[in-house]
Amino acid sequence: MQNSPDSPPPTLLERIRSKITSGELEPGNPLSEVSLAQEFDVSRTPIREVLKQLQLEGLIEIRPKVGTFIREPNRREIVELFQLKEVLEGLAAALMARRGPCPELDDLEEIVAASEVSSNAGDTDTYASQVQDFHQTLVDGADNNKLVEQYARLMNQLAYFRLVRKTLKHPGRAVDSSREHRQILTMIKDKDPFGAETTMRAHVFASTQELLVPQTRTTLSLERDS
Amino acid sequence: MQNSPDSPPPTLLERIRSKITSGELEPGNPLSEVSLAQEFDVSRTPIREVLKQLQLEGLIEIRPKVGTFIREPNRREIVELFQLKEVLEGLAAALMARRGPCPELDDLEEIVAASEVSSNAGDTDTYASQVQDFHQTLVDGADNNKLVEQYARLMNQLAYFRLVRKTLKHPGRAVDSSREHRQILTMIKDKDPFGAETTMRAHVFASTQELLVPQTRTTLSLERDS
DNA sequence: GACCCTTTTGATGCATGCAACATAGCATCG
DNA sequence: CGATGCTATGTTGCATGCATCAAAAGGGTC
Repeated sequence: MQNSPDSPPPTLLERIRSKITSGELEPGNPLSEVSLAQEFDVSRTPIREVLKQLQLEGLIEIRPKVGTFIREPNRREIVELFQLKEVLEGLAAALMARRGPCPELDDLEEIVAASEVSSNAGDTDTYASQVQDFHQTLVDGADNNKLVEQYARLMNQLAYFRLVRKTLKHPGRAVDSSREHRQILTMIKDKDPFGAETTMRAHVFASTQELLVPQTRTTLSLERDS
Repeated sequence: MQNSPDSPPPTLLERIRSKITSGELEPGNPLSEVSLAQEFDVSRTPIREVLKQLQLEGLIEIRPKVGTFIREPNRREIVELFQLKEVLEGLAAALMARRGPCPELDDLEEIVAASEVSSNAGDTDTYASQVQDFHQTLVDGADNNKLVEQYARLMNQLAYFRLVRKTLKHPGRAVDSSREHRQILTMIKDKDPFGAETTMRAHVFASTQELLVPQTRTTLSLERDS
């Protein structure tokens, strides 16, 4: 959905990154340069460049002279990333409200309408992907490329795919979430940046709570990290 | 000031990056791999890895088979980055207010007190560095490592050094700025996250305006930006 | 004199080989 | 039997050489 206009051949970086973010590789799994080189039929050199960049993105950890491992963010990092997610998406909502009519606004309208159907029908799988679309479209609609980049990096680090599946299992959460989406959309259309930002942040915060609570009892215990 | 506790030998990445962010190299200047390799007495391979990462950070542009060039953000990108700066520093202020007493809070107190002196004395050079300290200390004090990382990347992209020198030339801006710093510090100590965030964002926005307005006509002509 | 084609040059892109090091397994010794 | 040192192996770190390609320089023609 995000590369519908043009799909240039995916970069080696993107291909390897998607192997990680898609969950194809388990966290902690070692990533050998030679095996990756063989798999993608290239030399070790371009593989190394990619791995260095993925380390910079926080997806993997290169232990010198030992090996490369898929990194799993600990609980503290997840909380930190969600704090960032909250303000970034809040900024996106505010910017979009200030911007006024744009193609992404129409897309949002469609997504919200469709997600209301699926959430009421209890189709959580469909709704989950529509949630992704909603947030991504909103960020795109902010018309701020640097925001888009930072947001993409953040979502990659979260390996968001791995988390969302859990968050919507809660009965009633999908319906609440859908209602919040509708509120945000209305405020954007009303050109209310402050309201849109505030509501968006509350929405992200609520979703975060839903996502973090079931894993441990205490919400933000920030236990020992590293 | 940022590596007072421990200064491990700066990595190649940091050394090359600082060559760019320090202004030692002009934007548009070509960066040859071989010349860098000779300068740092290493092979082209590690240089290439560093350049790839700097490209990911947005500092340079690698035109395949042509060369590597220092990238200057155009006006639109600068605006985008400052929008991000606003919400990130706002978040930092809010988190610090929620956090309560911490070493960074004491540091802030000292910085603000010292900067009030220099701003009233009209010592803009000293005040400029204290402004840097204020913002950096605030971000550090938020106790969110991911925020620190994103903020560092953002400031690198802005090549902030190159901009700040201009912003404080405006008569009276330093005094206003100093007063805003004091307000923010008070709200943090009062544990008022919302007030601290709001004031911080207003402060960043005001500084941004000061910085962007005067250079409209001459500095950034916004030539074709590829 | 202007334009186009060819050549040359200089840069990156990648493959490969060797060196350095961390780790695990094993033999040896107390 | 446990601890310790040694060796084997697998990994990354880096240097170097060749292939590839883009852009500029040069020569020829109209």
